[in-house]
Order: sequence, then structure tokens, then C-alpha cells
Amino acid sequence: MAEELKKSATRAAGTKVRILTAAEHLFTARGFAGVTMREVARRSATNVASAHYHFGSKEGLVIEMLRHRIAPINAERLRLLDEAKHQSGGKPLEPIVIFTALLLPIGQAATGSKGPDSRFMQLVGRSFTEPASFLEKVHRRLFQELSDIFMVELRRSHPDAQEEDLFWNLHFVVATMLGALANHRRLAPFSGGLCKDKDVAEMIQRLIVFAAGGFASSIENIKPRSN
Amino acid sequence: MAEELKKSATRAAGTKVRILTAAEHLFTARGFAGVTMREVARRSATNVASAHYHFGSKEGLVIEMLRHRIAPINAERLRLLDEAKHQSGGKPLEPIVIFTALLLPIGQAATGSKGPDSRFMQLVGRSFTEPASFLEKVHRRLFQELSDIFMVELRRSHPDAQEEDLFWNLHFVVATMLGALANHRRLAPFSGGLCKDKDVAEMIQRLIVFAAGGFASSIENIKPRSN
DNA sequence: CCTTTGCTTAAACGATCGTTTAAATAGAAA
DNA sequence: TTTCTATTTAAACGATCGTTTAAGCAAAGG
Repeated sequence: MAEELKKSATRAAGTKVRILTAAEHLFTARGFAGVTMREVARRSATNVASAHYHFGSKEGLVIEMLRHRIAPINAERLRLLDEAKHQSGGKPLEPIVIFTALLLPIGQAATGSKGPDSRFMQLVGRSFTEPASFLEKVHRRLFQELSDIFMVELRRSHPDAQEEDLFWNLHFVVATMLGALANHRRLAPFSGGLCKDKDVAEMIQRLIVFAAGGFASSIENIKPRSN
Repeated sequence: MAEELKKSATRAAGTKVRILTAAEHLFTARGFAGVTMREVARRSATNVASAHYHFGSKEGLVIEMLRHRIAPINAERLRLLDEAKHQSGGKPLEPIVIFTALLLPIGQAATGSKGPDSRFMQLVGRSFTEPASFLEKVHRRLFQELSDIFMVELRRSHPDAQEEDLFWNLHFVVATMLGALANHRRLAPFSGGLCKDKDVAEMIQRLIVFAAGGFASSIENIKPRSN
């Protein structure tokens, strides 16, 4: 274990993160198919062969970069959910609390160390719509467990709702989030400049309210409170 | 004019729609960057040079195919909205009516002549998240006017709401639609098979309820009914 | 010191890309 | 039929792709 830490402290580790950072910026701007390994190499001041040495292939680089970015977000989601469960003392969580745990970490990730990096949000949203089939496996591995955990809480807070309805509406919440992330740069021009695309935190807050409202309305319309 | 009709009845027109159809299927399955002109040519039983002859370039083919598919959907949206305005007799429309006019034609387009073509829905959703910059101009031309018209009705039905809030929440409705379209094939595996991805009509109905609920909840939370 | 191991590099490989050129073909006009 | 224009075709162009090879380099172990 001490050896591993030592190894990862060598100059190779620096190259690896330089490649990852360059790849993230480029893939964000132009998609996975639109970026070449040579561009990644040039931007990271390395070599095409070096990227293949560290990541095996272009697919490997894409997968590693996504995991590197998404894993901390999911960890924060679970942390917020756990925190809320602790504070509720065993009682079912309010839906808006559940969705806050799901959506807030996205905004935190987007407002990183160097100020709001609104472009990163596009990357996550786009990774779901890219046709690359190898991404499906990654998404399954990254999100299946998270989805299951959040479904447990949704079930607890809606004991009368049908399983199918909960799935559909959680799907819509996620779809709203992904769609808003992927497209939010287009809002400013469409609103004639009225809505700024820089204020990520405001958007997330609005998004949480919208998602919780849509979820509640949809569940209630299908299964009215028993009477 | 008679000459144009005659011209468009020549064998060239047949080639053109064969190319468009082949392009639609391929782009749907693998994205714009993931499909080559040679594949389009092979699938349409033509030639690479023929596609360039008719569409000028790969970009031209993509643009023409999108317009060919989206224009009828937008026409149907405006028709439904007009129909609703006629039936309401000058009174502001209910939000759910507005969103039905916006979302229902998508489902109709997806359940085409040869039964539900659920894959087409991905294409529309993806066209918004693809990084290809030339698509932004197309989207502006295809959707700006539509957006303006629907905003007019939203304003009429929410006279007390602030312009900015209406924009944000219309954006969320569109984001939900696009996200749901682009990702809806992933719902089935994530739900363990409980939610089928074939029943497009059911999804659209659920989507309308969700969107209207989210919109209403969000507008009300920000600006409570005057009291 | 030298060897070994992990990492980096330049150069090349074969394949395939979007696009173009120029010749062949078809259908309407004459 | 002959002429002319519109369409289709085969072949090639130059560029660039992801990946690999093999040589060079740095640092730790002996």
C-alpha cells in the first residue's frame, strides 16, 4: 500500500491528471467523437502514445474522466441523503429533501475552485445522450446503485404510490436535470438575454423546486390521497 | 410551378428521400459524428457523390434531415394551440392545455405509420446536446418563433408572474421533454424492466402532467397568489 | 558503477474520413 | 434521332484518425 502511494506520487501521476484535465475540457467543448487523441496530447503537453500507455484507449480515457468527475458528486449525494435521514429521526423524508440531495451536489461541482465552470454541466448531460454504446455500461455502474438508494427513500415517503409511477417520475426528475444541464447555455439567447446562464446556483434552486413540484403533482394526480 | 412539381417527381426526388431516410436511421442510432457519408450512401443504395450533389455537404444533410422531421411537429404544435385558443373564446389558456399542445405532437410523430418508432425520439433530444455548433443556427431558426408564441400564451395565463420566472420554467419544461426523449430508452433497464420503453403515448401523458405540475408549483412558490 | 523498471517520445502503420473530379447515363426538348 | 441538361457513378484526393512500434530517458535497487 505504501508502495502504491509512492508510485502514484511519481511524475507519471502528474501526466495522468494533466491528460484527464485536458480531455475534460476538450470533450466538454466538442463531444467525445469530436475530439482527437492528438488534441488531448497537445493540450496536455504530452504524447499520443502516453495517453494510450495510461488509459489503454480513447474509450478508456473517456470512461476514466467521467468516473473521476462523477464519483465525488455521487458521494456527496449519498452524504446529503444520509445527513437528512439522520435529522429526520426515522421518519420518511420530504420529497423536496430527497431531490435536494440529488440535485444540489451538481451545482456545487459546477461552482468549483476557479469559480463557476458552467461548461462542465454540459459534459455530464451530454454523456447521457452520446450514442457511444460503451457509455451505457459506465452509467450503469455509476448510477444504478445511486438510483436504487434514492428509490428506497421515495418509496418510504410515498407508501401508497405504485412502484411504476415512482420510477416514471424519478426518471422525469433525472431527465429534467440532464436536459437542463445539457441545454442551459441555450436559455440565455432564447430568453433574449433575460436569463443569464452563469448563475448556476440559482438554476439549481429553481430546478429543485420544479422537480419536486412535478413529482408531487404527478403522483397525486395518478393516485389521489385516499378518499 | 407545374414544372417544379414535375421536376420533384423525377427519380432525383426518390433518391433524395432515400438518402434522408437512411441518414435519419443512421444518425439516430449512432449520432452525427458517428456516421459516415459512405454508410449513408450504402444504406440508401446510392453514392457518396450523390449525397453531396443533393445536400452540398454532410452538415447540409444533417440540417435538411432535422428540418424535414421537426417542421411538421412544430406545425402540429401551433395547430393545437390555435385550436385551444379558439375553444377558449379569448380567455387565457390553462397551463396544462398549453403544455399539451407543446408535448403531444412529439408522441404522435413517434408513433408513425409503421408503429411506434421510439428511436426517433432520441434523435430530437440528441440534436440539442450534440456539440456541433452549426446546429445552433438550425435550432434558432426552427424553435425561436415557436418559443415566442408559446411564451405569449404563458404570459396571458400568468399575468402576475415575472417574465424571468416564466422563461426559466418554460426552459425546464423543454429540458424535461428533451431529457426524457433522449434518455427514455434507459428507463427500462434502470427500473428492472418495470417501465417499458415502448409505450410512447403513456410516457407523453405522464410527461405532460409532470411538466404542468412542475411549472405551476414553481411559479406559485416564487410568487404566491396575491395575498 | 550497472541493471532494471517505469515512463516518455518520435515516427510510422493501416484504415477511413469528407469531398471532388470527370466520365457515364438517362429523359426531356428539339 | 440528336442535343442538352440533370443526375448517377467509379475512382481518386489529401487529410486525419486511433493505435502501435521501438528507441530513448529517468530514477531506484543491486
